[in-house]
Formats: sequence, C-alpha cells, structure tokens
Amino acid sequence: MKNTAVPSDDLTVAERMRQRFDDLTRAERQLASTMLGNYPVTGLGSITTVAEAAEVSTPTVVRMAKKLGFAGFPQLQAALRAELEATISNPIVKHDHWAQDAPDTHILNRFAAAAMENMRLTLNQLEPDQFDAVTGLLADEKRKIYVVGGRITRALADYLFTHLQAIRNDVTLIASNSNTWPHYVLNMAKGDVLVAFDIRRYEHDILRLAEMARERGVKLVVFTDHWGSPAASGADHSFHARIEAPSAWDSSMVSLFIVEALIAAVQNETWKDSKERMHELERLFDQTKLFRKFI
Amino acid sequence: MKNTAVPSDDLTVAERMRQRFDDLTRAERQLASTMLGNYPVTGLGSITTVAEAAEVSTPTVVRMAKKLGFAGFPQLQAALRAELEATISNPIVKHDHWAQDAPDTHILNRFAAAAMENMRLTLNQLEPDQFDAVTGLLADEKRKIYVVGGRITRALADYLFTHLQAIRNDVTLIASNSNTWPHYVLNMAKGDVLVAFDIRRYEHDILRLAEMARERGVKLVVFTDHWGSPAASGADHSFHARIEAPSAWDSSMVSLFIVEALIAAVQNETWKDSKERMHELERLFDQTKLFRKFI
DNA sequence: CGCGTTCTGAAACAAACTCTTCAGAATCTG
DNA sequence: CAGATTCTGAAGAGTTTGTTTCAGAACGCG
Repeated sequence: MKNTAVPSDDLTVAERMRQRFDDLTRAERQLASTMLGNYPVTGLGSITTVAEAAEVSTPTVVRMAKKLGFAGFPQLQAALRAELEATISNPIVKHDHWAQDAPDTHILNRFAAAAMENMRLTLNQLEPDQFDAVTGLLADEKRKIYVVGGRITRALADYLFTHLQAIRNDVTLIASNSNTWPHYVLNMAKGDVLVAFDIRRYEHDILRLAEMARERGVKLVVFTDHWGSPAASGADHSFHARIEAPSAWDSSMVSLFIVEALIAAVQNETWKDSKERMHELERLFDQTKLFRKFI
Repeated sequence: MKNTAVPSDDLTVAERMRQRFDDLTRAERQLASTMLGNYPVTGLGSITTVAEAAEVSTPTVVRMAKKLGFAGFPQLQAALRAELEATISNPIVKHDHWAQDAPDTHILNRFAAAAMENMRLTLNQLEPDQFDAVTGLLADEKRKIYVVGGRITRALADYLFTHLQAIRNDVTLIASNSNTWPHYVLNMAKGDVLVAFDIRRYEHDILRLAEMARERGVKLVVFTDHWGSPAASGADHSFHARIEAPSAWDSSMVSLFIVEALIAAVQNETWKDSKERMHELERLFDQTKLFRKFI
C-alpha cells in the first residue's frame, strides 16, 4: 500500500521540510514549523485541521506538499503514516523525541534534560514576592540602576543592561575592569539599585563592590547559583538559579530565563512611559540605518 | 481539544476494542484485529483505506466506531491521534506546577511556559548532524574562529567567545562597531569560521559581513530565530531557535542553550588538549588574584 | 516611489469520504 | 426445515476534503 507519487529518495517528511526550509515562503515555513513542532501528529489530521493548526490556508498546505515532492496532501500524509509505522514497529526507537534523531546519550539530549531539570528546580523555589519586589525596584524611575557581572556572567549583565537601557533612563553597566569601580561607587546614591551577577567561582571583587554599595544605602540584588555567592548573604534580594550541566562549564540558561522574565515584568510595569520610549528608540534605529545607507 | 463525542471514560481505542471484543460481530472482529495488529497506524487512514486493509466494508467500520462509543469514524480517528500525541510528545510538556505559589497568570509562570515550549519546539527540529558538524568546525584548531553579534545578541556572542577563548586558541570577538569590521575580514582566511548571531530584527550589517566572509571561503555558522535571518540562507550551518515570549522582547534563552551545549561538545572533543589549557588558565587566574591581594 | 514579481487566502469546483438505507446472506431457534 | 433474527456490503445521499483559480496583498528592486 506504499502510495504512488512519493519521490524516490528515501527522505522523511521532516527531513524534506528542514532541507528545503529556505525555499519555503513565509506561510509555508509557518506550516512546516507547526508540523515539525508536534511531529508527526499534526500532519495526520485532515488538510483543514492541519491548515487551521498552522493558521494558514489549505492551498498553502497543498502547495507545500507539492514543493516537497508529493503529488498532493494525501500523498504527504501517507508518507507520514508510513514513517510512523516504521518508527513504531521498531522497538528500539522508543521515545527519544528530544532532538528527534539523536540518541539519548547525545550531548544535546543530555544537556536538554539537565536544562529542564534546572528550570524545574529553580522555579520550584523561586519566590514570586522576591521577583515582584525586584521588578518594583527596577521599574522605579527615581532609582538609578547599576549592573555588574563577572568574567562569565558579564554576558548576562550586558543582556540585562541592554534591555533595561531601552526601557528606562539611568541604567549603567559597570565595566569589567575593577580598577574603575570606585568611580561608579562614588556616583551611587541611597536608594539606587545594584544588580550583581556572581556565579561560582565567586569573585572577590564583586563582593567588595557589593559591600561598598550597601554602605551607601544602595539596594542590592544578586543573581547567583543555588549555593549562593557570599555577596548574596548581604543582599536585599537574591535569585538562586541552578547551573548544573553535563559540561566542564556551568549553565547560565536559567539565570537568563529569570533575567528575561524580569525584563518583561519591568516593561509591563512601566509600559505607560516605556511605550513611547520604545517607539522613539525604533525611530532612532531606523534613522541610523538610513544614515548608514548613504555613507 | 478533546473532541466532543468521545465517551467520558479515559480508555484508549485499543482498550475499548479489546474490552468489547466479545460483543463484536465477525466482520467487526476482523476489523479490530487488523487495527490492533498495526496500532495505531492502520486507523489513521481514511475509512475506505481502513475497510480495505481489514477486508470489510465501510459500514462495518462505522458501526464498530459507534459500538465503541464514538459518534462516528472521524471521532474514533481523532481519539487515535490524541493518544499518539500523548505518547509521543515530550516529558517537557507536562510540568503543571512551575513556580509553586505564583498564580498561573503570573508573568513568571507565563514566561516559564513559553520558555519550555520554545525549548520543546526547537529541540524537535534541531538536527544533531548539523550540531555535530558545527562542533567539529569549532573544535578544529587549524581554523580561526570569529564571533559576532548584533545589538541584542551581542551578549550571546560574548558568552560564546568567553568560553571558546578558554578552550582554544585563535578565537576573536568581533567588536560591535561595524566600522571596524573590514579589518577583521582582512584577516580571515579560507577555512576559518564565522559564527554570527542574528535574531530579528535582522541587522543588515551582519548580512554584509557574512557575505564578505563567505567570499573569502570562510565557513559561516548562523544563530537565528526560526524565521531565519537572511544571513542564514547563505550559511553552511544555521540554528533556528524559538524566541517567542510573553514580552515586548524576544527570548534568547533557547539560543543560549544551544550555545552552551555547543561549548560542552567542543570541550569534549578537544578535551585532550583543552584539559591542560584549562588548568593553566586556573593557575593564571589564581596568580592574578594573588597579585591583586598585595597591591 | 512605482513597477514587476511573488505570495496568499477566498471562493468555487472536483474528488473523496462518511454515513444511511436496504436487500440479500448468514446464522440461530424451535 | 421454516421462520425469525442478525449480520453484511452494495448503492447512493450528503458531507467534508482536497485542488485549482484568481484577485488582491506583500515584497523586492531600481
């Protein structure tokens, strides 16, 4: 019952979609993404269902099927069923459906498992009140914000800084070079906020900076791992993200997650003001682009 | 999305068929046996196909569907698809309680849900081969590595750079200011690798840089979102991470995940050499610290 | 900014599917 | 074995699905 019009090469539908992804149009990509996202179940419904799931029209589905080398949608679907049969009847291929074709022991899957576990553990013990309190601090335009990171966490600090800077005024990224830090401390006023990233191996300089800031009445927010940087003990608020990974290095993924959630929360809180600010920013970027074009 | 006319008991179609096998007529048993024999694939075709496969008539199929408690064949089929989805889909999908005390509508939980979904979707369509190939490129000490990011993705580029730099020689972070980029291009040789981060809104400069690099025979690896930066179409390898978030900003979390997994993989691949290198690095850091202490 | 190209989905049509009806076959019962 | 009962699939009615067409939208390019 192997359908007729299926091309000779023995590629799966998924492979076809990925392989020709670049040739696909916007709507087709949307469709392919949807189908890949819940592969192969989505593709097994009627063409109408599939189209609705991907929020495209049925003609788009037909067109993509043809682009991928099938005579029509029914043929594509038949191919999906054939694949499914091949997969299911093979007992070895259990459910290693993380990265579909990779064995469970592939670093990608091991890393994914660790990452998910880190997320789960972190979220379980994250206190929403803390989170909201920090949101409040960062959203308060009366407070100046300082952001600092260490050797590795510099990237996180940078990320938070870049976004906060777009959202509000008075945000400063403290340069890596700790020689210059006294200058920053000098400018800090009571009620300002210092966000410090300090994940093991903890950096002594950051602890010192945090202490100096606190002496000046600065609110201290620390991002650290779940063992806790020494700087976290004196902090007003701290986030303890899990960082374990099957790697010689720690994972910053969960920390980044918290940072992004914070950015979203601050953006929400200040939307009234930041909306106009964002639009103006867009305009400025467009101008920069225009400007460059004519150089 | 559980279709309407499905009975309340949460039985699979297979269970229903077996449970009521004795109530079935000859033709119906024949049908049920066929469907169970290649479960659930056979049941996923059209009613005509199913009937033919079991060598019974279509009315028989309809009658059995109704006997099993479904409104009709399409409903039975929908149940099959739902089962399949439940079986195949990831363990990731169903963590019900994220941040324990926060209501579901709290930004933390909404963000967490989006993040997990992004992970799932991305992993589903990530190609391990692609990943391994990039690992190979980055682990190859004969190739120089250049890393570049855009306004937001700069942090990711920085993160990758910081780690790679610890792992191997000849890694360069291309500065943000695109005026200086020609200098870098000048130094690029055939076989070198350019890792470019370009997530919407895509930056024209990065596209230009990528093109220039490619003209010089440089291997191009692009990190982008699942819509795909224009730079990705000319790339030797590209990673398409999902970036949707309940935020005015896109999420870089999944991209960071891929970066970290890559770092781990490269570290593994080069462990023989990088091990000694890492230890030396540790020693150097310790010396720096000692040094500072006595100033 | 205007032009040509490509893309997209509404609409109409053709094909296939699903279900119902019903007559004959098979089976059971006394 | 006759008669009642149940089962079954051919045939066709009524839906839904799958495909094509086409006009407008979106896009890219000079």
